[in-house]
Amino acid sequence: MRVSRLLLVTLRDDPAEAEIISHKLLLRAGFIRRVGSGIYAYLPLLWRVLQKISAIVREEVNAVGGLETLLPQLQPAELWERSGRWAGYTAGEGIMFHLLDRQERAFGLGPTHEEVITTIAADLLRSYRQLPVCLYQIQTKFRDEIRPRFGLMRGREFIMKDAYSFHADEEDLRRTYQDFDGAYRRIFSRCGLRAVAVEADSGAIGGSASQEFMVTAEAGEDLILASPDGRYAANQERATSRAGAAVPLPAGPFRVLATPGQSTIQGLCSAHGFDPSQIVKVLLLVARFADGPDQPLLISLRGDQQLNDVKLANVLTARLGGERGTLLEVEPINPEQVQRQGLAPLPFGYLGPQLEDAVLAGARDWSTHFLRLADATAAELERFVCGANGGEAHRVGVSWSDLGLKPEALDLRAAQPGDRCLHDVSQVLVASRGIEVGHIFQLGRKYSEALGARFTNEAGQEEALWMGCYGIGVSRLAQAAVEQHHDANGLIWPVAIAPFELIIVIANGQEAAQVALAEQLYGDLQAAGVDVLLDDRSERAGVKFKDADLIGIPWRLVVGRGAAGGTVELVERAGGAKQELPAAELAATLVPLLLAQRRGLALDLPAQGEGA
RNA sequence: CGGGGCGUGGCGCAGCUUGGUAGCGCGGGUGCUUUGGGAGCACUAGGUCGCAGGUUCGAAUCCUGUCGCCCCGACCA
Repeated sequence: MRVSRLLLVTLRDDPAEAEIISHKLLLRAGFIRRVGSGIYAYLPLLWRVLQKISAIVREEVNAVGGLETLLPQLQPAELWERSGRWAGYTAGEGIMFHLLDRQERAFGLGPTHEEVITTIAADLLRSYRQLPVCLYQIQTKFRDEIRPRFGLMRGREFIMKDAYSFHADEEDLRRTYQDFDGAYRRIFSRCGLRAVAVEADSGAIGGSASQEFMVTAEAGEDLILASPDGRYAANQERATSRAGAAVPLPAGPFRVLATPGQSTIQGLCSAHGFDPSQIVKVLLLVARFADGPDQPLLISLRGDQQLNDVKLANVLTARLGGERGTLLEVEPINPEQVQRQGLAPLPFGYLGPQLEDAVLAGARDWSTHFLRLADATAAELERFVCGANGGEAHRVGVSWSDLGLKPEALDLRAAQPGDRCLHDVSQVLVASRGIEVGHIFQLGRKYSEALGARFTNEAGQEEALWMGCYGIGVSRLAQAAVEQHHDANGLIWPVAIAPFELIIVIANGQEAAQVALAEQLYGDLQAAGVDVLLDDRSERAGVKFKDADLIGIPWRLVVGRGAAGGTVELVERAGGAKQELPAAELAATLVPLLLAQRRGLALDLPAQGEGA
């Protein structure tokens, strides 16, 4: 390709719309253009990158038995009603774009494809003899994100590879899940990305085990907690840890302590010398479900701990999802809401776990009983300080039995960096940030049961299929690569996913010898299978160098002053190392380097096999 | 949705407080010079100041409404 024909439009200034470096660079270097919030055009340079990533993904997914398909994006609401996800995905803060057709039939624009694929599987799969089967597609997904962000990182329309596997039993599912784990590690390393696998929450997709693949980068939206020994890594929303020991409350009789104006843990501690770990704090929240009344929650946590709302949502779904359907939302209760329910004001700031259900009597649309949950750190306290539920006072030295409560110990707390690990107390969790580029799930039979995807097993009996699903954010991965590979001058694409591997810069387009040699090398390198770009524009050399750096082509060949004598200059974008060499030796020098670089990073895990 | 900010030639911005009919840099076009790290000079084209109302002799500027975008929080590949 010739740059003169590439519609290369680069920007000198950072566009005002971009915040993080990868987004700025993709815009400046002419890879993307914004069309609307969270909606981007993939320009020719980026499209080449996306195709290279897709090709790597295809090879690796095919290698573990995937069959490529293309599924519809326009999906009948009925499918989603059958899986029970229509409400959760469209109502409240649902993320599915949905619409009515001329007959008033409802449709969703596919944010994911479990429903469609499971329906197809139900139709096609009848016998264990057909199993296992794994289908995948590389497809545009639509999600009405609450807040689109950072260019391709969180778009409302984006490209995803999603694969779905079907099995006769759970062990077979586990095998494929493991295969995908390996395939994903190979994919990211072949793309030249440093990625880590972490334990994850399975969120709205559901299912049991799930693992995320994070590209490590400061701009990442996820917090990863990992042990330095490499044996444990998890997304913070899922991470478990050992909380520090509580400071025992000094012995003394039970008393009620006047604490006017001390409605925060901090205020209480600094006024009376308590340690936060001696206090049981109470959070009042309300959970909204698809069916039934809103459920007030009374959550007890040790004063020094933070609530992990993902863990809470999982507990709520497990407890109440059966009867009340999808959990739509959990939000803190504030005084205005209490008033709107027609209830007397609650003693916010002085709440204790013994707050009686009577305070909810007569609520307009709330259930009149609290769902009471306690984190283990709170439940395990022998004696503690808690709110007296009125009178601007706290109780000091109470026990759960004093309060007439027997809290069940749940894990509701957020693990924090610095916490000790469960698997080894000598290990301390360390935080880093990551961009989630892949997520693999063992779905189990959630969708197959809901959608009636059954097969006949070896014993001649019908049973639901076991399923797994496996996603990679292809367009997000492209931007994550930029986040990980750039410098002050622009992008630095890993060779394996670079839009072009090498750019030939004609230093002076008016020197016939330079043009002739460049044209000859351009032809030679194309013939040698190199993805080569020729900058034949009538620009000054400086402009071409700046653009070559900005768009991040990994190798640059300068045909300049030495052209008459048959020498050229080869420059590696990363690091900037230069070498002068005779043009005749170029292919022999470059091609072996490219062959090695096309394989991406070396894999850390030898067990996962070879990267190319 | 809550909080913060911004909409002015293609891009980045100034002008707005204190109303008087729009300016700078980059980019585009033409010509000459230059030619290994975003060249110089000259000429030139290009703007319903997001949109709609209002106040005023007069509105980019003041008021009201509205739309869009960006950032912080809930969502996820």
